[in-house]
Amino acid sequence: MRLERKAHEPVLATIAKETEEDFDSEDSSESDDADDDINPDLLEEKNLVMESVDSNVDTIECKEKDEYGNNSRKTLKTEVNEDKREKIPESKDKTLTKNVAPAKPDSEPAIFKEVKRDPGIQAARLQLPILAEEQAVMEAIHDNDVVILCGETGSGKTTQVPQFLYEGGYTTKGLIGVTEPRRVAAVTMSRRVALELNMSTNVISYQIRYEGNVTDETIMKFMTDGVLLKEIENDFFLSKYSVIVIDEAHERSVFTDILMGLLSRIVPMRKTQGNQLKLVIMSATLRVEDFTGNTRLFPSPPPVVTVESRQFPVTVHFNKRTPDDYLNEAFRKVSKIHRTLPPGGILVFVTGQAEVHGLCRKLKKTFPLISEKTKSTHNVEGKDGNSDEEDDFDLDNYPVNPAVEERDAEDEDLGEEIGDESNEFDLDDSAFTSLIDKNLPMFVLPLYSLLSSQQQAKVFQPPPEGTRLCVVATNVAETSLTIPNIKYVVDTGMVKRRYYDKVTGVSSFKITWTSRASADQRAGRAGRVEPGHCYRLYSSAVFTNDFEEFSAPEISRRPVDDLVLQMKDMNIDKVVNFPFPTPPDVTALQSAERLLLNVGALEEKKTVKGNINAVITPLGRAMAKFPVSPRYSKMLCLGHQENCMEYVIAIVSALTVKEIFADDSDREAGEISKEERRKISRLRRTWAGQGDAQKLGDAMVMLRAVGASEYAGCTEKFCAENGLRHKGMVEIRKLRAQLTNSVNLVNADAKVVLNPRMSPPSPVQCKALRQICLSGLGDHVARKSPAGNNPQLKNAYSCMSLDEPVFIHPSSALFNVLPEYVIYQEVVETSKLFMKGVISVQPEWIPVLVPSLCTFSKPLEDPPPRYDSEAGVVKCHMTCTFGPKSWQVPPQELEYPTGLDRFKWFARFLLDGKVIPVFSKFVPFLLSAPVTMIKSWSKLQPRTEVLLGELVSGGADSKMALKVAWKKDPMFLLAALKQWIPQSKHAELSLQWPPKE
DNA sequence: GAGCACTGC
Repeated sequence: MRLERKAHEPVLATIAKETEEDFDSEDSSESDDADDDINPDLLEEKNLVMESVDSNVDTIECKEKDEYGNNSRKTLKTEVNEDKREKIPESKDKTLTKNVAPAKPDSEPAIFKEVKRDPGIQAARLQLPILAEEQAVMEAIHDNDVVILCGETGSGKTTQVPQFLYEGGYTTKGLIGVTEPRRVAAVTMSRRVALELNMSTNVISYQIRYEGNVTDETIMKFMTDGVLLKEIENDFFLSKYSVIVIDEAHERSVFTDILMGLLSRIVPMRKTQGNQLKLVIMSATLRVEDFTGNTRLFPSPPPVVTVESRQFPVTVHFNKRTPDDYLNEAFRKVSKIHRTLPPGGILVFVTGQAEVHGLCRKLKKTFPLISEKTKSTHNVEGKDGNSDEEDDFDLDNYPVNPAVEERDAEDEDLGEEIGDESNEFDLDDSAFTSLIDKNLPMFVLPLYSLLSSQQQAKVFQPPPEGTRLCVVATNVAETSLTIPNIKYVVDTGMVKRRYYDKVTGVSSFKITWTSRASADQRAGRAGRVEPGHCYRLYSSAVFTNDFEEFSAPEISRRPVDDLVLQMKDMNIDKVVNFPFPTPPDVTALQSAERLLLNVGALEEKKTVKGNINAVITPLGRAMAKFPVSPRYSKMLCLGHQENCMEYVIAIVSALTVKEIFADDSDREAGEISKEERRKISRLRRTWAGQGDAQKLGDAMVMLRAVGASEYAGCTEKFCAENGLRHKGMVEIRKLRAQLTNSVNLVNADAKVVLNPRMSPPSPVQCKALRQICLSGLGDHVARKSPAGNNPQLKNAYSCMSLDEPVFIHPSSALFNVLPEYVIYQEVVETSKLFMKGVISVQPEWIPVLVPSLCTFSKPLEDPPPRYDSEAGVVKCHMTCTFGPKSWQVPPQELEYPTGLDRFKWFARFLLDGKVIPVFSKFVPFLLSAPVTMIKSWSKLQPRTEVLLGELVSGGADSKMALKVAWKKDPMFLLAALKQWIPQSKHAELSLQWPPKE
């Protein structure tokens, strides 16, 4: 274990300061002594962090222990709050600890939970480097509110630290909570720890989005980071927990980042409450400056404890020259490894599905799994689960061996690679033998996230006898999936990332160099079972000069509207001041606020100081309850119209789960997929239907896809036959269930049920659904541009926030329909700017459903304003322009704009007897014409002024507001109205006051 | 007339 001076020192000082009053001077100085004793040594060791444990460290640990031991005894006498210190085993020898503890009669007995572990498990645990550091880790946690624990993969920290905390008695004070960035990790870790502790999963449990096994007995809970974030929304202080462990903090998922920001505030608050919450941040890399060096996050930097990893050494080989074609280079490198190096799996990192399949195909052709001889005598199809790939080799025109073609190119590369040492693994050409390729079978497997579960599962099986496993993977293999028995990693150094334009919101995908940290992570995948080798297909100069050190955290690369809404719902008004580990871009925050204002989740209010602040509205509060993008939660909030809720839920689920169509993901790219693609394309058109259904466009396709697959029981077979991605449909199914639940929770009257036999929406419902979608996607409207003579602009649309023309994506159901006005889910830039997820809308809906983006004229005189007795409001016609480009949209009758004139018109209709029916009998006796109210000379008459003044003071400019005013004061308006009728009628009016209807 | 890495509520 190492404690870094910079990080550690101020913390001890802070503790001493905070408890100053309770300490006598001697105690304080001892605290300082401990500090001084530790740090000089540590300073020298700063550069040795990755080296193995040496004797120096043991000395340090002994000193620490003594000092902390002294401190703890003295603290006990003076501190009122119970100190957990005495519960921590003070020695690595557990037996000793247990015997020693009762010898302190004045202290609470040490809590040390004994665990009866399986001897096999215990033996395996003892191999883990972190086990040697148990005491150091626990002391650091004990002595500090927040501790950062650094350990590379293989240190065992995820499974062991929760067990240390259990043994140290933390479960007697509350739950131990552990967050993971992925669902599988939460589930498997909880099972593993339950097994190691020899305890039931009722006690060591997990909770992920759609499922969990938490019970009343649960003492330790593994969960995804988003689950804990949701819990904070309901219980800000996390009062159930005694300690929170954030695992994989270096991955910097948005939820992890926000959790850290929140916990940095919750931890000190809990301390003040006298109910201490501990925070342990676990990170695989030493990239912790964002946490330690961020004084807004942690005013006094938490100590960093580093543990060794048990990774096997991986020798890294750089290319001398960086090739232009990294795919071709990857093919050559894999070929060389396969031909010349000892057995062991190969893992290749490329950037996308197409690359995965392309490389897989080339490798399979070069190193066929079945030798020609075997093939001619046996029908081996299906023998090893690799059958579908063999189709390629049955073709008569068996391809020329690419490896042979490229020998010349290989020769140029002789000896170009530089290795750390000169040995066989350097792959120079002397090792390049003339073995015949078909005698070197290679078991080639693709791996990427969208691949079906069965296909993915193949990489975990041992390859067929006598073959070498070669997995061609995207970034999934970097963190999410760990492939066993990989000895060689081939790293192209490339990664495909999604980019969002912070201003326009347009997304695009770019292939770039990955980061040094990520390249190291890839290399590490070769050293999990034995020493391995990583072949980087780029030069060390490129690695050093062109790679960024770390990839930017997710929060700085994506829109943050959902996060801003969640935070506003937690009453964090000034999101800019939130202690983010890395703050999101200011423009991203502004865009988020603008969007939330547009959908009505926020409204601008003046603060006491006169600043304008965007505060959450009741609608925003309701929206925040839904675990989907704010655009979609707005749709859910309007979904009750025309009984559309079940459809809205299905559409929102499908919009949230991307890529519901399988495309050619399960097949090799090539001729077959073209046929397949046409079929899917036809199917989409069929699903889109005609008329009102077709106008619902891609939302209709989604609705049909969800409806049909649900009807068929969401089976794999149905999905495969209809070009649907099964994993995606299963996710939609779960999300529908969750959203149905949420809708019923937010609105008890909703009473939506999850209907497996959802019938298609009626024409009226289709129209309502388009309107509901418009209300959420009001800032994603596009209208057809006149093409003129420019063929480039054929079928082009103009969208409100972009200068360039956009086009309906060819995969859309509306691609050939080309409606005048559409809304879209997103714009993606590829060869053009394409709108995806397209729905047709009517321009006259815009002023009604997206008023926040409209600029209205003054109310028109013709047609004149009228009173809508059904709605109880004054309505008028206004011309309207929409969006920053001021598109003219048809004039609409809308509620009269708020302001004095609205009161005048309301008064006028009131006097007309239109608002209160009982008043109509007095209309013939009115002393002035009601129209006086809206005349410019109305001020000449005192009764107009009195009535207007009364209405304004009561805020009564609608029927609803009038009723509210009468609740407060039943005599409201009576005197003012009396002035409009003769004295003789006053008594009669009084008798009817306040009016019933 | 096209081609999207990855993940959490």
